[in-house]
Amino acid sequence: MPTLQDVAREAGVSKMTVSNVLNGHRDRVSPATIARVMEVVGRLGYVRNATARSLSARRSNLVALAFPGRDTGGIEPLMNPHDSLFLGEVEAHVTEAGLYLMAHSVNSVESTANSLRSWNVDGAIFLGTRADEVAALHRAYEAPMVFIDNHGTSPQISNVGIEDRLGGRLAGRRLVEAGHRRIGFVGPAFDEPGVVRERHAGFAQALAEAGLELRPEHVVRCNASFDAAVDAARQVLAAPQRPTAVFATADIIAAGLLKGFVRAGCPVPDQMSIIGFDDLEVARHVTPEITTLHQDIPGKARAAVEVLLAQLAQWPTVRSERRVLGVTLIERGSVGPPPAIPIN
Amino acid sequence: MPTLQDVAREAGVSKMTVSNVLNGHRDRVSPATIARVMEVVGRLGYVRNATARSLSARRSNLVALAFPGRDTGGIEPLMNPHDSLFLGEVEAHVTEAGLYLMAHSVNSVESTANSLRSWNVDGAIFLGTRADEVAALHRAYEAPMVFIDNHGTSPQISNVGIEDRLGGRLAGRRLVEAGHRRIGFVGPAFDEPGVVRERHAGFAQALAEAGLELRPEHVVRCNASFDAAVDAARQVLAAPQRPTAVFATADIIAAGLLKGFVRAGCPVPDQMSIIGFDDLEVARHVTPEITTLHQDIPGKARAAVEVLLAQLAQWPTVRSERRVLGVTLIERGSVGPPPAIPIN
DNA sequence: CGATTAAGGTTTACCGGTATACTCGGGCAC
DNA sequence: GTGCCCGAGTATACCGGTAAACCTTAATCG
Repeated sequence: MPTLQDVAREAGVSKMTVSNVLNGHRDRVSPATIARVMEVVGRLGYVRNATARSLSARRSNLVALAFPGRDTGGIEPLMNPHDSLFLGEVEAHVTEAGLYLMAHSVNSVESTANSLRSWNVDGAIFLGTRADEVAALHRAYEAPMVFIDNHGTSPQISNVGIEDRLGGRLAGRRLVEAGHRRIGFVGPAFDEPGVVRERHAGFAQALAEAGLELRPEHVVRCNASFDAAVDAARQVLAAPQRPTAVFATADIIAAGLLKGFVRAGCPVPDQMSIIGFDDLEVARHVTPEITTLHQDIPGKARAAVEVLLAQLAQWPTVRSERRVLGVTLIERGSVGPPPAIPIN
Repeated sequence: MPTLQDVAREAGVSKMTVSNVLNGHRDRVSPATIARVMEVVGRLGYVRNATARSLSARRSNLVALAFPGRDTGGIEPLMNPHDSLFLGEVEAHVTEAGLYLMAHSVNSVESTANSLRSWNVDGAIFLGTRADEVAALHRAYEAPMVFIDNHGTSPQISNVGIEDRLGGRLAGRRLVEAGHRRIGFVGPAFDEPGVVRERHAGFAQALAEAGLELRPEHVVRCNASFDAAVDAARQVLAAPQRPTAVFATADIIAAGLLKGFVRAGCPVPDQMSIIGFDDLEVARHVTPEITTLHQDIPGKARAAVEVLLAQLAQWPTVRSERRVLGVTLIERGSVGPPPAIPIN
């Protein structure tokens, strides 16, 4: 592998001149020299050594994308379409900006911070971080960081997310407008701040605005997994004065519920309406297709990288930014009017 | 950030001694010194600088996972569940081995090789690489490489894949045994060597073994996309002497076909049987659930990392390894007997 | 017309580690 | 007693870059 030195020798200049040419410090080198150096670079197939650059320049051009690891979530990392799509988009934009992407699962704040430090990572994007970890991570390593979909974290911490609360509200309103009076909620726990809490809050608000109450027995807890949702469907159906419609906090849950309901002899949308969230592919795979709240995941990825790049440019002036992307209701086939004769 | 030097000073030893302790060269340091150094390391919160290590030791501890980029495939990178699940698994195993993972889309052999070189990457795993690129990449950068799901590449190139041909054969046989005589094939182009070609070959073989022929008009070309498959269903139904069953080379295609068939008033499995491949989640989302060939993606990821680590350990002795994982037929609900009265 | 400045480079000193060679004070065989 | 080896460290020379200061030469300016 040729080094800077080799190029310099071959071009009859000093290392620094080659370095300047390669770094685009054109004002320090004459056009003729630039041309000569570039010719040699091309001829020798010289490639800059990123690790040496990183060491010397105190800038690594590395960006980390961190996602929940096995130890934290329990589910396989990245298995969900949201995170993987997001990762792919981030990679594209990061590469476009001439940076490199390190993929890193977060199993503990400690180990993650050490990795970032070790590689002298320039910045990081965090997916699915718990509220308490956000602050700890932000404290543990001094570099631009952008968190995704966190709610209720310090305004000094950059965040990119969506209108979760509004989404929940639109979902609730849609079901109310379809004529439903007994409406259930299916989703993971929301005792901590987060997207689920927001979606739930918006949803409950919509019901309240319509003079309806969200009864505790109509709130079914269910992780974002298809199988769990299939099971949860039974619970929904078993509730006293069972709901005629449910809002699921994720499409994968909605899809599982759909299967569960149909399997239990409760057709959708005739006997039961479902509204999902995210607008992932699964929403269109099933029949009927699921009415859901669309969120722009590629847009979120783009925004995240934009915010990160902006912070990188200003660093170390920490000007945090919070971006919130809109959501839109996508009408499909899983919402109908309540059944004429309510069951049980 | 404390450096080696800081630790050395604080512990009253030389840099080298600290380095030796940290690298586990216990035979060169007395136990007492080891203890003292470790204490200081802990107290100062010292973290080794990976870039400096990489530069000096000529070993980066970096592994790249490369996947097709936008420019090559057209589809969003990593959007498919297979690749993202694979990536997540690889990350876990790589981390476990004390290495770091760089995620990299491949848009050109050139640029990819330059990235690998630039970071002095120790090894790489390649997903979805075209046959011609495999050789070029292997040539362009000297380091252990493992390719995933490539067929017909040089035996000197390590590869981890599955029994695609057998899978195709099992699929064909299953449909034959169900009594079908007119069986179609739906999948992407297979003029180049690759998984699709293998699956097709196995499938065609199964039909031949049953004395059946795979008629050209029963072969429908369709990319691995749900929407494309919904469309493809029409083509299948429009074929003269239309098939009573189809083999789709991917579950996502099978799911799309299912929707297309049902939408066209051709119920599955009553009027049409479908068999898929991969056993992704989507196969269980839809109704009826899709009978498919299961492949062990986490296992493939584990194998890939194992092979890579083995090569890393032997390097630069290039002993290539090819691993082929089994496939199993998963019976679900999308295959039935042919309709009593064949249509058209 | 001497002093300043600008253009175009070069020199030097690191960045934070690691490999290699070398030192040094015993213990041991002969 | 002496040559030799061994355990436990240290000194030195890089790895491949970059920042910052410095050095020429020629043009600019008061």
